[in-house]
Amino acid sequence: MTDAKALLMSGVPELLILRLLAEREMYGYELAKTVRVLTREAISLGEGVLYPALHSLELSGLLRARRRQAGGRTRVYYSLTAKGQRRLAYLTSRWRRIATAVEAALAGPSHA
Amino acid sequence: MTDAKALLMSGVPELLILRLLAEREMYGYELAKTVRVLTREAISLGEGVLYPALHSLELSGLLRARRRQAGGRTRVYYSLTAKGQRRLAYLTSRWRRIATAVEAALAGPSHA
DNA sequence: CCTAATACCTCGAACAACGAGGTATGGTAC
DNA sequence: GTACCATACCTCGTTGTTCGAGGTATTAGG
Repeated sequence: MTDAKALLMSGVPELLILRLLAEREMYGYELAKTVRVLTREAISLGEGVLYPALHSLELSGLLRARRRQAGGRTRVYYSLTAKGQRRLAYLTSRWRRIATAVEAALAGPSHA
Repeated sequence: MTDAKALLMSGVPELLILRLLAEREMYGYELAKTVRVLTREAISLGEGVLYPALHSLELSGLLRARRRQAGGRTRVYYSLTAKGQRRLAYLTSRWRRIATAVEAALAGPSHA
């Protein structure tokens, strides 16, 4: 209700992270940039959202982390576990159900 | 992360309430039922969400409330203010942007 | 008369999202 | 060589929403 910032998402960060990592192994910073590019700036995963999410997802056994040297830098690469894949499938179907429902309501309540 | 309940919405209740009230004046209980029917049970506005939301929206000047007698019952009917209409337009476009972005990511990150 | 549906409400817990801040390294330009 | 920016990771506290559980009262039906 802050009038300026609408938080029309929830679970979306988790969904996006899982989806991208399902494709290939990535590290935090890379994820943030990829999301921005992929969504054309529509969605931005702030670091205050990203890193806590990654840690929490790892703790829940949805992600696997591994440190790797690349370009003289130490990066933390994440990949999906089997449990993470199931979670992704679940969140995806849930998203579609809700998105469809919202679209139906927006289209016109008269069509009930 | 509760594994059982995914909260893939945020702002969605507000959006739905505004959208339905843009069509016609309604009272709380009616709104709850309409949403359930309209979304085929996909979205359910619990009363613990609905009533606080209505009060907050009224307080923000997005809704107008008026008590009416109907069927021997006292009901509180809500309707959109001009400010509420602007807010609805804003939330709608915001929703579409995000939904599109998520769909793009789900479709396949490889298409970046 | 008792129950179910209607109709409204509040409270507190839980949790996600976020901005702001903090550390450290590597590359580039001056 | 040193200033600066991008990279790369992190945590903290605040804010706001969502949600279930609980509470009250009225009306209609069996």
